[in-house]
Amino acid sequence: MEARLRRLTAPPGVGKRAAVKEQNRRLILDAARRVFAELGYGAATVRDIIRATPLASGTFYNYFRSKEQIFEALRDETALQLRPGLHEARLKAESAEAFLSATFGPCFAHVAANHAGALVKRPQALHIRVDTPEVLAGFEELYNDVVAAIGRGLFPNIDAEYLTAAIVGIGFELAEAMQKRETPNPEDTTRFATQLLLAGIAGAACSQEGGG
Amino acid sequence: MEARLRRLTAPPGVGKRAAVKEQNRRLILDAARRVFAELGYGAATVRDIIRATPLASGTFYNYFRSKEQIFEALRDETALQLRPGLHEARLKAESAEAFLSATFGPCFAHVAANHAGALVKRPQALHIRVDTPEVLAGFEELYNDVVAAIGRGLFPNIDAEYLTAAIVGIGFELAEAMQKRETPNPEDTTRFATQLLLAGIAGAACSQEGGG
Amino acid sequence: MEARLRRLTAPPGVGKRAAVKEQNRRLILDAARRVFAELGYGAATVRDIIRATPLASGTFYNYFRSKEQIFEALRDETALQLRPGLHEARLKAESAEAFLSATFGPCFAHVAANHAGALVKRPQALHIRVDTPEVLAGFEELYNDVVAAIGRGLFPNIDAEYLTAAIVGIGFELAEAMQKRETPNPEDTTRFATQLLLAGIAGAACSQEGGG
Amino acid sequence: MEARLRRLTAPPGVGKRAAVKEQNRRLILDAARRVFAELGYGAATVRDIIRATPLASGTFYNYFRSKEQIFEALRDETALQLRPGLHEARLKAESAEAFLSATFGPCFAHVAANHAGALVKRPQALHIRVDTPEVLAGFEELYNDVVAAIGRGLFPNIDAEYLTAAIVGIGFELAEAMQKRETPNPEDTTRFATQLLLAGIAGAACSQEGGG
DNA sequence: TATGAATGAGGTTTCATTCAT
DNA sequence: GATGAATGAAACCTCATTCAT
Repeated sequence: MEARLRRLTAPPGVGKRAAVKEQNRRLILDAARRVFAELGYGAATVRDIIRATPLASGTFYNYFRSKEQIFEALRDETALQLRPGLHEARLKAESAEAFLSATFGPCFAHVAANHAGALVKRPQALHIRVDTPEVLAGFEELYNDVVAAIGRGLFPNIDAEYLTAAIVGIGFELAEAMQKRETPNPEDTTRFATQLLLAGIAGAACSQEGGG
Repeated sequence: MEARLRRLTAPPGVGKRAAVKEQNRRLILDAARRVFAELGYGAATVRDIIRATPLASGTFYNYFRSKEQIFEALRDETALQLRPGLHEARLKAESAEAFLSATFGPCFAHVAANHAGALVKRPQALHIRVDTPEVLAGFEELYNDVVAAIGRGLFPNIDAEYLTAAIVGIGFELAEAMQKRETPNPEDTTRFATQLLLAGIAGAACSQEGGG
Repeated sequence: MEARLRRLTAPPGVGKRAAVKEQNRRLILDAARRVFAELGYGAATVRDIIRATPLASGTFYNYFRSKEQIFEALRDETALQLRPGLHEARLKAESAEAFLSATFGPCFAHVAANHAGALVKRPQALHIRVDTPEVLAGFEELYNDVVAAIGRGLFPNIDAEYLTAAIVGIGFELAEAMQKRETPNPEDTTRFATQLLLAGIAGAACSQEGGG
Repeated sequence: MEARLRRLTAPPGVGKRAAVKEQNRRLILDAARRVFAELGYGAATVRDIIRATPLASGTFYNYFRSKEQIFEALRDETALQLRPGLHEARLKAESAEAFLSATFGPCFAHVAANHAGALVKRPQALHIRVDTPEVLAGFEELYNDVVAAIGRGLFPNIDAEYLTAAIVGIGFELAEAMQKRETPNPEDTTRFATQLLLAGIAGAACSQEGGG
């Protein structure tokens, strides 16, 4: 009786029901992250995602409207985790080096933490590249921050679109290269990427010598 | 009599039949290239490819066994076009700059020539990234050439895997950024990428000022 | 509370869902039996089977993996219905006549009951013969029982393989002939087959005179 | 010049052209017989048949209109080989035994001669039974001959349809059983079938003892 | 007439999504 | 809300047949 009353009066988001709901949402999101990472968005199926949870197929649709929507939810979630920090750190950056390492550092750390052991298993080729939600998050924001940094004199008057593209490309590809190593080291990878963009090959080489 | 015999035993690759066959193979390959570029490998279907040709559905299977196989055919074809030249030019390179621009130049030129107007049209996100066959071709070879270049003293003692990843990442992402521009300019893009890797942000900025 | 738990954890095979499932399985199996009987195994398609039910195409694959597998399911099902009885009756048989009529009787009765109105409709020829699951079931067992019957002195020292073949051949062909009649009469057919094998043409003729 | 004249004036069915045509027809028919025997009518494809010849796919249709039609052609061809002899011998038969052995003998001999080594290779089951053209040939005629034989007093007043069915069933099944033996012996098989139908099990047993 | 590529209907199967329980 | 079977559109692929050479 008390239980029924509580159920009827408790605010949403509180109580056992809500806890189970949140837990299921988590189960599905985590499964989706793993599946997308392994198969890529195109090849992944909703069935693959459900099979990676203890839930039933229909349950998926109580939480997400479609494969596309869960992909967006993952992206948004990652964005929520990473973007505020990234943006803030880049705003505060007082040097190009700070800007870059504030960008690469959290991203590589996140990849290392969330994709441990997610060995890419795709039929067609070793290096097929599919954007994970992680990378998509904050792509636009990065561009705006780059523009702002140029305005603040952090960067010289460089092509912002191209620099953004270069940062994204290096970030994505180094993340993958890092993951292939036995003991992925986000700090080293961050240092490499930062120095490479900062001072070119010579600088990166120096950094490696100093850092390793 | 000789004529009749020749008609009956004409070697493959000669005659109108062979020409039509070669043309159809081209139609399908080109359609596949467009479709993969637009939808990504995972989302693309064989039907999409056929529908992008004037041919009938069954005809696809006279030429290729599956989506995977046509993907490999595309990759091999691109490899045949690009790789020998890339490899040779990198071997001949007497400076890091030469090495890099010999790598980026032909790739950007090829993308610009073959993907004109291939507007990315993907449902889930703007920037979903799928390796096109172009990028896959010669990825390994690039790594080997980088190692050799380090041996020859062209590059300092840098992490070859990471440098390769950076080159690939920048190449891929800049190619996409270039394609989004109204008048893609492979030369400018090559200069940007080369200078960026060569001398870091400062160098790239200078190059841009000089080039633009 | 108990009721709710039961609903959530109801054992399979109980409840409306399970009943519908069983009913659909029946629908598909019965349709398959009709289709195989009409078209033969080779010409029958999974689509033919689905079209002979009110169900949707995909539903077939919730129950059976392929045409081959549903064929085996049918065969097994028939085997379960017929074989135990056939085997037991043949074991108990104290005369060749009892052995034979215990073999033909249930088979003809089963065919008459299950294939009523299954008009053979095959494109290539009237009499194309395809083993229905019914006939396959217990073919081996019949051979073993024949060997045992010879051992028990029920039959003279006859070629068991050939006798088995003759029993099967007569059974199969008479079943078809019986079905073509307006009012299939399994008892008469059983008597005919039994007498024919027992005493040859003369005996069969007598039996017919007595029976008709 | 002479050749051209001959070609223009030679009656059809004479000359090199006609010879090649006849040879191709033979190639296709023989291939079809093998393929139907191995895969059954339903599973066999025209492609299977062509692949079993050195000819091209289109050529098939210069000789036969369809899979169905070549099946009929095979049946008719067999009929032409077997039926006249069968019919005549049955007409001349002055005893039931003569009638039966004139029926079984040529059939078993034909099967043994034409299906040597055609090991049945069908996916679904060992004993799937598909009418080969051989068996279809003369099915109707047999019935008529049985009716006539009853009229002539060769057989007692037996159910002609059922007796025909029994003869066909035994013939078909024994042919298959015979083929499974290491050294198929049409004579022995004929004797078995004849005696079985003539005098029942006891008679067949005696015959075997005497014959083996 | 022989060839063999093109055709497209139709087969098998998967899968996102719905819906009765 | 959870379940999991049903749905049917649409994917992949085969194959009998046609037709230009």
